[in-house]
Amino acid sequence: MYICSVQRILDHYTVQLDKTLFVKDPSTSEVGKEIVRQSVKLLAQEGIESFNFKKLSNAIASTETTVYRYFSNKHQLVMYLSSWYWVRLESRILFATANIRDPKEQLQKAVKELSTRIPKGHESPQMEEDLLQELVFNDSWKAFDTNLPNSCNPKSYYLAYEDLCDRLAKIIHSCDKAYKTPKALSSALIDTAHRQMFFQKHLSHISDIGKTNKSIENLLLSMVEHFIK
Amino acid sequence: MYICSVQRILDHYTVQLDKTLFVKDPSTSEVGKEIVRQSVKLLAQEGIESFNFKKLSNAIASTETTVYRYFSNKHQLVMYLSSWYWVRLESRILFATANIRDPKEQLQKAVKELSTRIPKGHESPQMEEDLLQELVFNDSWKAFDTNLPNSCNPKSYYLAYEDLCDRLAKIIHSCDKAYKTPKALSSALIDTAHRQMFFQKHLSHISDIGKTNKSIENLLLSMVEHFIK
DNA sequence: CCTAAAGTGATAGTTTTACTCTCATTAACA
DNA sequence: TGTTAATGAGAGTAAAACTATCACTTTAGG
Repeated sequence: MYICSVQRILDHYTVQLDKTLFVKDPSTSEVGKEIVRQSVKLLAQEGIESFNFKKLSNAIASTETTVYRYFSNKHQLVMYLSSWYWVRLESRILFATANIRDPKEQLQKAVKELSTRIPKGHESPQMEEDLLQELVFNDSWKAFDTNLPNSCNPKSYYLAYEDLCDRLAKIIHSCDKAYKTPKALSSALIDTAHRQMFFQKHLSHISDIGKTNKSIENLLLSMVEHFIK
Repeated sequence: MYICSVQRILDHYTVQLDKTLFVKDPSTSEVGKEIVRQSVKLLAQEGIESFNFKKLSNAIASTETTVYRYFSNKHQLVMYLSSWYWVRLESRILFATANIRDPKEQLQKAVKELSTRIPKGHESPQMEEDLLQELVFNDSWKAFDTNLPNSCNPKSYYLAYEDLCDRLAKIIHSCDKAYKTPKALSSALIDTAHRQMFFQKHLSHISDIGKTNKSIENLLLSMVEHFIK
């Protein structure tokens, strides 16, 4: 599988995220890594609402105190995890479009990546990525509190997401240099892909998309039809 | 203003929502109406995270007990309010497309409605609708808990949203009978519109959309270009 | 006009979550 | 060997979420 070979290469790197996304970088210790790994599992299982640091500290056979040393609250933890996901997704797109000259083909490849559901049980050394993806579908938007003071809830929370948008936007721009809002269209593509995956799982009756990734891919393609034909 | 004349007509009707969206229908009593009115205000001001029933009961000069008689928790309340919003939006689209034969023109009108920001201070007898819209942008997705048992968090929570999608989907279908997933595209349009409004307000640097509604409208139009040209 | 029923308000109390503080223990390293 | 950093254990606080009880008021029906 294509996704696997990309994965194996990426596994050699540690994803480095903005300092505002944690108190103490979890990638620098064993407990930290265990916190990340287990929180993905728990969050994907029971959702952000019923998840708490008590359950998490049980899962890692440690205490709340320890968890609080890495993340100041569960919102920050979820923002950390989603950022991690956006970085990964960007990498996947980067690989998928590498060495391809035609921007139209690049866009098609990127769209394919966006609509790819990470296969069950797919693990990286850091965490179970399919569960992370699930978590992003369900809860990533819930963690962003617009009414916190800017110091606690900074723009950096969205840095990784923005990078991803930029990457896509560049491709769209090379397809059509006259198009005015490639970044906005990029986030529309990303959000649509993820939201349809959410619908597929939890509210299938709300959408006429089937169970396959292909139909999501087709939806995205119809949104960028103008650029690729 | 167009929106005003539609508004005045709609004001004569009470929006009737599904029974699962409340414990006791707030539209049947004065306190209930006050709960709705003040909760929109508070929620738009401080967001779902710092909002609670204690603050709300203060605002309506009553007690928590009373609030709990109408809504079992703040999630249910937010779902009620957002459903109210989706119903209103659907009505606006319905009016905007009434008596128009050409489906392409209908789609254009609908897209225009989707990208309309309700003007400041715009009030209906029930609540300040501009604040409600703000609340939907910021918090509506946070209230849906995927991990609650189906009995507490039923599909009916999404009924109004689904009706709206259906309405749009019908228009898209009449533009292109061969198009496979009009419902999915509809929700993509709705979500994109609202998300870009959110970005405009809270994370303007993340998008290349300007401050005007026109640019959101153009984004949506580019997403349905195939159908209207 | 009286009474029953329904709706509301005041008060108090429970449970859970989120988060903090302190201190003892261990590991690491110089 | 002594110092420092990281962790673990435990207790404790504050607020939020929710429940229960009872008394008061309004209103609809007879």
